[in-house]
Amino acid sequence: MRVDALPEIRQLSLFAGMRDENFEGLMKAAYLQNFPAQVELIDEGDQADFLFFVIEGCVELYAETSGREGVLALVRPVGSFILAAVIKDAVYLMSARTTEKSRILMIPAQNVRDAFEQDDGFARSIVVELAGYFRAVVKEYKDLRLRTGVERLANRLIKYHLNQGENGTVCLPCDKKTLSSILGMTPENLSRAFGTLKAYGVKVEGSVVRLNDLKSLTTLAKPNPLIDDYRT
Amino acid sequence: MRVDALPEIRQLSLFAGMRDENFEGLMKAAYLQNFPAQVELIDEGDQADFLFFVIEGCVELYAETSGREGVLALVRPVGSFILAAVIKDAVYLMSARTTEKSRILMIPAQNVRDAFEQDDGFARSIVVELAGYFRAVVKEYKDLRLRTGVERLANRLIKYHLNQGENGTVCLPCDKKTLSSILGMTPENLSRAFGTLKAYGVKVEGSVVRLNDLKSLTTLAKPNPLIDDYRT
DNA sequence: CGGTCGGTTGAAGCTAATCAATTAGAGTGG
DNA sequence: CCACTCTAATTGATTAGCTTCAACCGACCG
Repeated sequence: MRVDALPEIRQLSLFAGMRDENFEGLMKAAYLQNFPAQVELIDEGDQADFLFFVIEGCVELYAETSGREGVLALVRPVGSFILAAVIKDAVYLMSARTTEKSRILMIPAQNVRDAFEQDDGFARSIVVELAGYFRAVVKEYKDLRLRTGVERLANRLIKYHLNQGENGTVCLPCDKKTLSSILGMTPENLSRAFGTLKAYGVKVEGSVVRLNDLKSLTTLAKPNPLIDDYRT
Repeated sequence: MRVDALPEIRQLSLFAGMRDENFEGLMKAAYLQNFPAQVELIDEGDQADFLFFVIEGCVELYAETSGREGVLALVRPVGSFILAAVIKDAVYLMSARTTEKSRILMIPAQNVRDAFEQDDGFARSIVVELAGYFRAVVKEYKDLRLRTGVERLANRLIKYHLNQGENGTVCLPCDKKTLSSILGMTPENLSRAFGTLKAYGVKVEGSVVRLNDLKSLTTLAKPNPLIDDYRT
């Protein structure tokens, strides 16, 4: 691939500390591909062959065991995934599929590891990146462990509301089936949870949600920066 | 502290790539302290002031929100905790308390960050360490999300059995109250889960558990290396 | 028009938490 | 050594939370 094909990649914090020549080397080895929706990009258990970036579209990370499946995260532009497996030269712990037509950048894992060995700035950027990932999963874990389904939904709505400009409405980032899985519940349960939140001023209109009584919703949700704030 | 006071620390993979003079600098700044049981070492939400190591004893990492509490992990010698918060110069996401009389090594966070900036080998060791932590939490998350309480217990017993030499018995690493919280259930529920596992050859004798029918227990548990194997 | 799919609703059942009571064990002091 | 106490652990009854199965609705599409 050409080095300057994707200037937004070079801007990522992951590559902030990397020397130009090493970045160029990575990009030359990389593949940029378009995928339709619902394509399996990786299968948990497979050896980590590539580091992935979502340039356009959306990718869903999920896992399954003995018949049960759960979505762990959605990755949107410009986000990476599977960095830890690539660094450890291990198998993927999560599967990934596109949820919509997507443009994906793939860097061969060995090139990433070589760059990690050779480029001190890159190594430091990876530290910060992984520390952030780690803390994000810890928060997800706490969310799932310490809250009921209704509370998780309420807090998620408040979080989206903050990220979307606090104008009283929220646009859901995906269909409700996917949202339910992200929140660790069934679609039926999400539907009922929205029903419960009616009493707290939550009005669902398709993929738009109105928050007409943020105060009472917040009282119910008890948002906690150590779980909900992406910055901490 | 004297540099050679704790040779086992220098052996840790976290310091494997570190230059001697930098390690000495860290150790000189470090504190080694003895604590009785049930001492709060850190409080979630506080700024990360130290990187911690358990030299002797045991530390419990836990979190709470709106009245509910859950143990996330036990740390035993020689293990570190709170590395991600130290590196990101952020607040702790988990609280920590000693569960028994313990000897704890504390390195001031700023010294760790300075060493991270100055020592390339240390930076790379941190990458590997954090990647391992990240994958460990992802596995915990999957365990909690995709399995019932009985399944989590069954798989945990099988894991302990493997780690303890596969001789048909398992020694529980902590009291049952703590174990229940690690497994994400109440003590009552753990007790009932053990009751359920009787039918699969599991016999509880205090803190020792006999696995008399590993085959049927395994059939029930359906262990998955992508959740249960600490190596992958 | 029938078909599929996302979403909702209802009923039933399961898993787990809660509350309450009891038992078992470890340690203490007489 | 025995009663006493404190806590861990268990057991039973009840309730809450969530899943499952089934039916249904409405939108979109061939």
